[in-house]
This record gives sequence, structure tokens and C-alpha cells, in this order.
Amino acid sequence: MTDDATADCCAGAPREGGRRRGRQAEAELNDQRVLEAARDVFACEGADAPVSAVAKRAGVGMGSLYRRYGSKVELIQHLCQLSMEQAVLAAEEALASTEDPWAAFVEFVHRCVRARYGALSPVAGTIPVSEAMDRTYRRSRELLQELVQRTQAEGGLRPDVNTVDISRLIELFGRSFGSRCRNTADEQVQLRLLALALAGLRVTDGDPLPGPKPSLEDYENRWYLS
Amino acid sequence: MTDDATADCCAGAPREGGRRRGRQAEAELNDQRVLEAARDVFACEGADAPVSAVAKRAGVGMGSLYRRYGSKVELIQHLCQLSMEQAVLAAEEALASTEDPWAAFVEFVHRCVRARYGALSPVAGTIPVSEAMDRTYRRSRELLQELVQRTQAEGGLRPDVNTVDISRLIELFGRSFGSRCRNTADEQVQLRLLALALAGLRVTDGDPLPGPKPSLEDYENRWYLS
DNA sequence: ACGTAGCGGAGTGATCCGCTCCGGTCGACG
DNA sequence: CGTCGACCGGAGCGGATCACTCCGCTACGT
Repeated sequence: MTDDATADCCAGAPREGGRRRGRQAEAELNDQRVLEAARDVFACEGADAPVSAVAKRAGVGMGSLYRRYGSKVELIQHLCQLSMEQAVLAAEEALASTEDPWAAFVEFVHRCVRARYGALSPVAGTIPVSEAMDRTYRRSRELLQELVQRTQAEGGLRPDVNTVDISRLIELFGRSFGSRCRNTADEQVQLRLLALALAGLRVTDGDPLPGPKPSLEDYENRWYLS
Repeated sequence: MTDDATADCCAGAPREGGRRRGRQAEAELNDQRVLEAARDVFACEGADAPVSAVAKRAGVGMGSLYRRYGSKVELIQHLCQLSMEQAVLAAEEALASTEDPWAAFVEFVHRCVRARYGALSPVAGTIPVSEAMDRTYRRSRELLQELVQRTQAEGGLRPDVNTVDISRLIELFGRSFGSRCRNTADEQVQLRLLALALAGLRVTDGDPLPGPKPSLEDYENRWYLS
């Protein structure tokens, strides 16, 4: 497997993408492969998937994986961090497009779901929260707040929903998106259900949502308690 | 723990609920307790939760549990069976009430979600399907088909959804309902999201759902392939 | 008062998983 | 072209966990 990579990027001429060459190029490539594989594996099989599965999917030995990440927890933390950064980016871009607020909002949700934001939410409370994660989360929270308010004011988002509602919605679909590594037919159904929920987010003439608006505190505490 | 049970049902006067008395009454009670505990534990922690957790939650020894169910798989199969029977019952009652088809449909979905129908769907493909399961599933499928058609004809259910869509919706919320054994605040959020999706099921003037209607075959094959 | 049905839970063997460590490989450099 | 060492893959280790068994005990029924 690495043979391919070696043949592709090391033995031949310098690659346009990588800065370094030879062995170091392979190392850099492996970095990406590990990250991608980890996202897939953990999103599909849950955070208790064996690390060896990640290594195998990345086409990389255990040694190479553990040289980059000191432990499984560290790897997962890094994954969470990346997820949240993606969400931040998506939110920023949604806020930047002022043309159709509702469409921008929908696009934001879709991007979060597809980036599997929240696919790792089941690990909440089982790994420590790094400072980087905390910082990025805080930023994403602010942006989401802003986005929700704007969409409620100008985009037709029903006023009785919360940032927590939206977060949970994204997590719900982000978690099950591609869950259990099923075929793509599964993903299509999930997208249909997501479309259903999004349609429901627009309706305001129906019944109001049951219960009180969920509290931000409860939402966040999942990550800290036990 | 069993001391309580003994004091309650065995040492005292005959209980009105149970047919038998004394030791046999405790046995019968334990039966129920095991079932209930198993449903909770597996729904919350996933099907790979240890059997000992079920026993502990039921307040019952491992011996008592294994006398009733020869193996963990057998227990899970029984649980699936019960879930589906509940769904069948809910569907029958929904079809029986002819007054407000939409309300009956909503009630049906809620009952299924609350009964955690589909909480065990992640085990699909990991345990053999008993004939009883197969039979009950087939019956539930027929009833759901009928219910969906009626609600589409008379209840305002949008026409571009499928029985599979509905099943997956129920599974989605049934699985995450109470997932990870969180507090009840979590359940309230889930109910809000469910209400959102149900609202979306009613809208017909918005965009149509993306993709083709999901195929029943794909849906069912999850239980048989690998 | 005794036999025994039914109980709880410690123990067991096997599996699995995170992580380490080492022999091999191949680019880098003189 | 020879040597060196950075980096690689993956076998193996130690410990944790889990499904399941087995046995001593309790207390009901007679």
C-alpha cells in the first residue's frame, strides 16, 4: 500500500502539492491519510473502534500512527477540533452571504452534517476537553448564535427554536450520517429526513414546539460531567 | 435489592397481579424486571453493553438472567420481538381511531419512539433474525403501509414520503431517545426535534424531498447481509 | 423440620485493544 | 556507490473486559 505512495510521490519527480520530497513527503501524506481514515472510522463505527482499524484504513502501520499522536485520546481530540473548525468556517461563510439568509442557513446545516460535525458527540464526557477545543467551540457558539438570530429575523426560521435545538439537530443527523458504514442509499434517506426537519424549521403556523427551550448549560455540561 | 422484592411479594399476602405466589412470583417478577432493564440498558448504551449491566440494573443475579435466556443474543432477539409487537399494537390502534387521521398518525410515531422501537436497529446484521421476528416485522410492515396510505389520503401527510422514510424517522429518534442515558432534558430536546420533523411531514408547498423514494429492499437487507 | 427450587455473584477462559518495540527499507548525503 | 539513519509496518505484550458457568445459600412449600 505504501509502495503505491512511494512510487507516486517519492521515487518520481517532485510533486506539485507537497513542499518536501522523498521520505518526508510520504510522512506528510500519511498525516492526511491517518486523519481522513480516523474521521471515517470513528464516524462509522463509533469512538470505540480500535485504533488498528484506523491504521489499516489509512494504509499505515501502528508505529506511524502513534508517532504522530501520542494516544488514541489525542487523536480523537484532534478530530473534534477539526470538526469544529469546519463548523466555524461554514458559519462564517454563511454569515458572509447576505443574499438569501434561509438558503445560507440550510447550506450551513448541510455542511455541518456532511462534515460529520457531532459524529463524535457520543464521546462527550469520555475524553478531556483540550483548551483548543474549548476555544474553537466558544467561537462556533458565538457564530451559530449570530446565524440563528439573523435567520430568524430575515430568513423565516421559526422563532421558537434555539441554538441548542440547531446544534442537536446537526448532531443528530451528523451522527447517523453514514452510521454503521452502510451503503449510500442510507445516506440518501438521511438527507430526506434532514430535509423534512428543515422544512419543519420553517413552519410557524403549526403547533409550537413542546417543552421549554433547551438550556445551553445542559448542552455543554455533557462534555464535562463524568 | 431482591430482599425488597422478597419482602414485597413473597413473605406478605398474595399479590393481586401475579397468578403464582412465593418463589414463583419472584421469578415472574424478575422476568419483567430483566426485560425492562435490558431494554433500558441496551437502548442507552448500545447492544454491546455487558450483560452484567442488565443484571445489575434488574437487581438480579447473572444466574437468574441466564436461566431465562440461554445467551445474550437470545435476549436481544426477544427484545426486538417485543419492540415490534409494540409497534404492531400502536399501528392497530392508530388505524382503529378514524376521527383525526393525522393525530392518530402522530400518536403512532410518538408511541414507537417512546417504546424505543429501533433503539436496537444498530444490531441489524449482527444477530440472526428469528422466525418470530420475521413474522412480526412482516405484519408491522403491512400495518404501517396501510397507515401511511390512509394518512396521505385523509390526514395531510405529504405524498412524497415512503413507509421506509417513516420507519427510518422512527428509528432515528427511537435510537437517540435517551441515548447515552442522559438526563431528561435531553429527551425534551429530542421531542422538540421530533416535533420539527413531524411538522415537516405535513408541509407540501415547500421543496420536494431530495432523491428517490428509498427502497424497501435496501431497508430490509440490513438485517441479513453480514 | 427438611428437601429443593431458585437465587446471587465470584470465577474462568477467551477475546480484544491500546500501545511498544524492533527488524527492515529506502531516501539523503558524502 | 557506500553508508547511515529516519521512518516505516506490524507482531506481540500486558491488561482490561465480557459472556457465560458453577456453586453455596436462602427461604418457600409441605
